[in-house]
Amino acid sequence: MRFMTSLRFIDAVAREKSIRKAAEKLAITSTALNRRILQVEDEIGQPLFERLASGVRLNTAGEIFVQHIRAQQADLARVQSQLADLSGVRRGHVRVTSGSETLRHFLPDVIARYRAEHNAVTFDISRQHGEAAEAALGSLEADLALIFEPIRSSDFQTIATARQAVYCCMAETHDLAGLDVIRLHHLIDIPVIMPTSQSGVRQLLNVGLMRREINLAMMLETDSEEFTQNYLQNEKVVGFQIPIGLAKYMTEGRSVNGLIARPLDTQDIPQGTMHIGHLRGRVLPVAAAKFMDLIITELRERFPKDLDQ
Amino acid sequence: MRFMTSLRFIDAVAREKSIRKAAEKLAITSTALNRRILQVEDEIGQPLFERLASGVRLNTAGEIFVQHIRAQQADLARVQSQLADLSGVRRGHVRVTSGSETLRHFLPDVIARYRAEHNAVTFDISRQHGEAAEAALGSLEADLALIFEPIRSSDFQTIATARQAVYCCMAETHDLAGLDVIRLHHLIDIPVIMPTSQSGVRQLLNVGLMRREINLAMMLETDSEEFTQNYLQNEKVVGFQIPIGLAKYMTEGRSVNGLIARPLDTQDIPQGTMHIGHLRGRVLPVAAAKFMDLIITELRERFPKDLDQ
DNA sequence: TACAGGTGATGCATTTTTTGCATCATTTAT
DNA sequence: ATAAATGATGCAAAAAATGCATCACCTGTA
Repeated sequence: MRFMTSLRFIDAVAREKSIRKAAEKLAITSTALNRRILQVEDEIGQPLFERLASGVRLNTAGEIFVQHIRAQQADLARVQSQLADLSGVRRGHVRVTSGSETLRHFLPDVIARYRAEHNAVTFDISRQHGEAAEAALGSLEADLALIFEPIRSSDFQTIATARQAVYCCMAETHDLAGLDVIRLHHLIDIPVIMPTSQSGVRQLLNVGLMRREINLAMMLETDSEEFTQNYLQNEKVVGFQIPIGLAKYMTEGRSVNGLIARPLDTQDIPQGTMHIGHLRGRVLPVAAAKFMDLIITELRERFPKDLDQ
Repeated sequence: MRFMTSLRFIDAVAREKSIRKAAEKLAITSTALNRRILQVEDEIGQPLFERLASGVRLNTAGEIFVQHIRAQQADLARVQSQLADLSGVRRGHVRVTSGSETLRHFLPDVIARYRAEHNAVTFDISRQHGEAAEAALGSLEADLALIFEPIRSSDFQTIATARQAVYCCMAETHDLAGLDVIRLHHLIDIPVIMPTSQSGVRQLLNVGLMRREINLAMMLETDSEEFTQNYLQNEKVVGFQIPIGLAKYMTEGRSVNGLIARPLDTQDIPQGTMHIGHLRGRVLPVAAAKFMDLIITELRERFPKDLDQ
């Protein structure tokens, strides 16, 4: 897209905060890039960047203008996706941001299902917790977000929500594996792996622990689902997860890879909510909109009783 | 704005429906223009225009793309206006579309008042009736619309409304000039000038005439306020107008330029509504937004009891 | 305090892109 | 049939963008 070049360049400089660094990434010389920026600033009638010794930084005008550039890029992507759609093939690029819960099973499943039908669509998956995910929508770096628990910004437009209880995850040989429902007091003196405090699961746990005045034997804190799941196979410890983060059928009590999941009693730990949505006021590209539809379809199939639209 | 050139050109071709004609308007050769279009079509990956013997016409993809271009231009205008605003001077360009009612007194007054404070702002006033005005908002050819009576499109976002009764307008020597309020039956056998049927005033009149089963002696039909007002000074005929179209103080019974206005009884002719608004979902440029504020201020001063926001 | 290593800006030659002219192939109206 | 439109294309000239070398400036460090 030739007509986007200058704008793309400005966006790159804004991100790199340095003309030389941006030039390197864009595979042109800093001179050429510098001149393009000077030219646009000249046309706009005022500078967009402050020149510092260590590089450049957007000034107020620049902030406004770059916001326009990103909106413009997003809209162009939407248009291209729409054009591809009417020429038969569904092309496009979908950028999803999500907490770690969905990355292990849910998103891979949905994306595979989507690409089975539309293999010209590509994806960008970025793992970010709540606030950062909302920011990514705001700066148009992502089209969709899946956020477990609290939504801070009023710019987030929720399209669907799914209630999710917290489950304990452990080896099927674990002492607690025989219980159908686990109460918090069962966990006293049992070593547990906790998600980090940005995670929605952790926040729900904190609420319950606070209320019941229980301290768990936290042996390890991590933001890695993968580490947790793998570790559970090695030692008799308990991890926490929500249904969307579990392999299919695990919520029904079946064991998968030697692991088993048991729900925490909702009297102890309240259910949380998974929010699926996008930036308020945005018209999504066809590909992204259809992908969101599929996410909701998948959620409806997995959690028919807990989905709200 | 160099980076807008190709897009501007495509928009021009779409409007002219001919590359050669557009090239002439743009003051370049048809070759250059033709090549730019071919280049963009190549980048997009599909043609935007159908080639006819008589010129070109947008195809479906083109329609979508041109809509994007116009949205993009409108947003750029908003950004520029915002940038100018933060650099102190209020620059900008405001495009208003309105029925003829407001063109004689109201809009000239408001614009003069606005430009007294912000003389770097320029204006575009286009006279269009209801449906056409709404279309102009939709195609981003206008920022604001003042529409008297019915709003058809749900894309029109009303910001304020003012109730307006229909007045009879006549020479102060006219037989009916003595009446404080005019009933429809007073007008029987009196020659009248009617607005054309697209006009909101005419539609209100039609409703009343239909209900009372009265036929007026229509001597002339015109969409020109100017003609009507001038003609009333020459012959003892009656014209129709709403307060916003009248000179100040005429609604209080004073005569201006030998003309006088008397309200039609609202039992005969219902009051109409003047709508002020813009395209739903648009963020207006600063200049346009401020101008709309001033319109509403002026309306509040003139019709304190009849304004709704 | 001097200096090394970073930044963005600028003059000039080179390369790339855009433009204009002349012309072609078609289609439409006379 | 013919004249007058239309958009497309090869080729040379004009304009714009780029890269190189270098400048002026700031900042942290020895």
